[in-house]
Amino acid sequence: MDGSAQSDSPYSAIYAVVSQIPPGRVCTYGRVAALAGLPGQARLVGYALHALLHHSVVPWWRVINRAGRISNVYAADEQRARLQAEGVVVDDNYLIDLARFLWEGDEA
DNA sequence: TGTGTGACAAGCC
DNA sequence: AGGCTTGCCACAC
Repeated sequence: MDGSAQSDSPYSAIYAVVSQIPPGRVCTYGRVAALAGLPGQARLVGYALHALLHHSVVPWWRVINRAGRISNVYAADEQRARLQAEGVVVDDNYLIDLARFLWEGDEA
């Protein structure tokens, strides 16, 4: 990932990790943060992904919270639709089965 | 320059 | 099982 994914932003590492999430899979903020070199700083991931809404070049919709639920209050409906389009089963309450679609970033 | 908030996580009750 | 509290870092006012 040298010149890909807007390296002009301080969240380039986060963008890279999110971009590595395979289709039909989801990842938690904490997991992405750890893979990006920011263990525990899950909030930064959420903040970075928020900025992506203005650029939309990274599968931000594949990132959900630890409870397996979509915390996005800005585009929860859109995110759910995108995940379902990817083959991810999203509950009517924006809840996702982590036991089946959780991507730990180590397997695959 | 300092305070407050945020698409969260982990711990405790 | 669910709900409350604390800690983390970056950004807006």
